[in-house]
Amino acid sequence: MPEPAAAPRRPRRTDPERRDRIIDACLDVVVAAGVSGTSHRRVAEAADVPLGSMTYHFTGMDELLREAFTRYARTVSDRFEARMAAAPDAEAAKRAVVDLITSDVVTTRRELVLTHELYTLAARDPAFRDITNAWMARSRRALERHLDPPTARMVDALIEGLTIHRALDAPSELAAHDAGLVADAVERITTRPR
Amino acid sequence: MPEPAAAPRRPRRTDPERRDRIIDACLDVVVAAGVSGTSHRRVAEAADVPLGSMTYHFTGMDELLREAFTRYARTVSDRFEARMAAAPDAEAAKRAVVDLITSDVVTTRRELVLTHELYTLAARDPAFRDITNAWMARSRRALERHLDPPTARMVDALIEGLTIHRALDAPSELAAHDAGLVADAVERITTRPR
Amino acid sequence: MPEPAAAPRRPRRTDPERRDRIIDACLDVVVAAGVSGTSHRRVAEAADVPLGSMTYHFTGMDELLREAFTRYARTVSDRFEARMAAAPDAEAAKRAVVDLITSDVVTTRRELVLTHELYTLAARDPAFRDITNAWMARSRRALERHLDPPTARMVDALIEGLTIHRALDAPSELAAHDAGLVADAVERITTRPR
Amino acid sequence: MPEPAAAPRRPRRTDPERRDRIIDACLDVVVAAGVSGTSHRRVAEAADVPLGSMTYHFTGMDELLREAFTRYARTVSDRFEARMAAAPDAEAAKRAVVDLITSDVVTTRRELVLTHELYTLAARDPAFRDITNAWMARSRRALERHLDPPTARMVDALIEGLTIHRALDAPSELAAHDAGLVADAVERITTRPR
DNA sequence: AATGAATGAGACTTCATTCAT
DNA sequence: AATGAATGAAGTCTCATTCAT
Repeated sequence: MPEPAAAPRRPRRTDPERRDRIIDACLDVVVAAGVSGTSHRRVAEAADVPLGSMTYHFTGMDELLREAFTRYARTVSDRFEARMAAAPDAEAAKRAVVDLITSDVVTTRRELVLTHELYTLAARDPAFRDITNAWMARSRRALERHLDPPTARMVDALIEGLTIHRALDAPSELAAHDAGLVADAVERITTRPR
Repeated sequence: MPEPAAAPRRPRRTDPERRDRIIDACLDVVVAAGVSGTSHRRVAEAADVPLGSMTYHFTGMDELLREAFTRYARTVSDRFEARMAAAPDAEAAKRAVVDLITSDVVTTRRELVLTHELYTLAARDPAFRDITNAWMARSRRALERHLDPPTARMVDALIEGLTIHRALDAPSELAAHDAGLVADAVERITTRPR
Repeated sequence: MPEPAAAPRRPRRTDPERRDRIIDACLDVVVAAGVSGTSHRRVAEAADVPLGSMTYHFTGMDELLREAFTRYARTVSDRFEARMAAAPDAEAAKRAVVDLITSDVVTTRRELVLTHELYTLAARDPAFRDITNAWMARSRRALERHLDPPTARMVDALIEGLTIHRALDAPSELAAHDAGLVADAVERITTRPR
Repeated sequence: MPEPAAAPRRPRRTDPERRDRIIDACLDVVVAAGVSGTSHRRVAEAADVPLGSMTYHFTGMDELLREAFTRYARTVSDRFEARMAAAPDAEAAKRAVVDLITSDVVTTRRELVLTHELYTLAARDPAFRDITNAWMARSRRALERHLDPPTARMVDALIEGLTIHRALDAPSELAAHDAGLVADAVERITTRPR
């Protein structure tokens, strides 16, 4: 007489993409619950991986978060770089910047949350500041395809500020949400006063 | 018959400032350990208050954090408003803005950490977004003493972006850290192109 | 319709002897499983106390073990002191010593195990060495009721050695297990050679 | 087509002394962390051996510990035997015993810890008691080169007791630490009263 | 009104062991 | 013959919250 439907015993030995899967799951959990609510347990569950796998693949939450945010920063950075590379000249680049801010690509809840979680970690921990450093450096380099270095820096900062205020300020008739205002701001910051 | 030399029993009954003390202690703990590391226990210890007091005075961590960040935002906002009020004209206001960004007042580790912790909460939770909304509205109103509304918005965003990049970008020879660059950026953003 | 036999909800609030109970249970667990096998879980179960109680009452396993062995050492020490106090003169004291070693009081599995676990901890950790120091000091003082100090020390050491060999050496016809041999040894160690 | 500059892959195949190395590493770990803190992982690391080797070479921790302590007991036993064999007569043997106790050879932290860890295991587990049995038997046999069997037993026990008290008692002016006291004790225990 | 005691849930980690290679 | 990958069990500890006082 066979045992009554023995538990389906997950086989799943040697799963080479497991590490990757965990990192992705980690970002999902951070979006859903915040770094503060991100635990080995929750990530393991999201990645459909046994709890013990967590500390087998990563030294601890810190390493996991570091890898996760490194991947996130690279993804966003890649997209920005591609966008700038696609612009034929400075005017096109400026239009792309305006578009980036006003289209809701950057303002996805996901991006919003992940970016700020990363900044919060970076504000406290130099290891995460390395990530933001690299990210910002790439942004500037991308802008420098079309703009002189000081202007590139200014534009980069303006993007940052407008994006944040677009997300964390209340909407109003004359808002950072207004495409016209964003375009004007970009125009001004890229114009050297006589 | 007297009690046998009873230990001097902490009196501290009826301590009207206890709630306040807890709120301040909460901010200290957030700076030291992050929202993620902020627990009733730690705050109670920092405020030198019994653990039971926590849930007596506050519904839970959420309420406590909300009050703490409300207080924090108001403090920073007050300072900014005073600064703007003190400026006699637009030129002075612009100089004050530059000074604010380049002097390290806003870039204290404490302010840096608290601001980003707040933004992170706001990115996820509308209750905290109310706090950032109010903060940003006050900033704009303060700037509107000297600048037209759209320009005020732009300047406000620029301050945000420059401050963040000043803190989270790597320092370099041509940096957001450079006072000249900051002054130029403010000059540009406040200048309407012909 | 009443809920079906709701779980019997242990009430047991405010249990003043709980700490004591835990300490006793800890000794039981050490006897059964060794310090190495002594965990919060097992002690909690043995004391019929929720797991969370463990770290509420004790900083950690170390504090618990320290208190447990302090209690154990005191218990054994009390018994020895009483024994010595009961002896009217040196001859009686010597007989009592022989009796102590050869009767199996000290050689209970429980005492054997606890004593060596304590010695092992003391060999590594000064905090536990304080416990053995105090224990041995009391033993000597008790022996000094009837013997001069150097002799007291010698007897104390002899008791130690005979007890251990009685327990950890193989039994044989001419053993430390032999009451005659023990008596002779005590006689010799207390006799100053001409 | 050659592999692209493959990293120099540790060779270390067929390593005949690996078992030995593990056993030695095990003793080191026990000294450093106690039996309680000795894990496959830690021993593997100390021996610079892959974790999988542990359970390949040994059934489990128990077997490993048994082999490790067997080796340890033999080492100490060898030394004692050599010492006794070197003594030309009973008087020399007695001097050697005194020297052994008072010189700090036996009281090394390493020996102290290992001996007590072994005794603790032996107090609970017959398999380890076999090791202490053999050890003590060899000690007695070595002493019987110069002393009659009962005296040999007594001296053996005295060595044990004095060594322990030397290590675990607090030092004082009239201590087991005193060479004179040790010499007197040995003299007494080897002297048959009239 | 206020708090010390208590607790169940869940955090991170370490572990011995299994197994595919 | 040997080992890296994997995992479930169990370890210690922290936590928010409840409750009797």
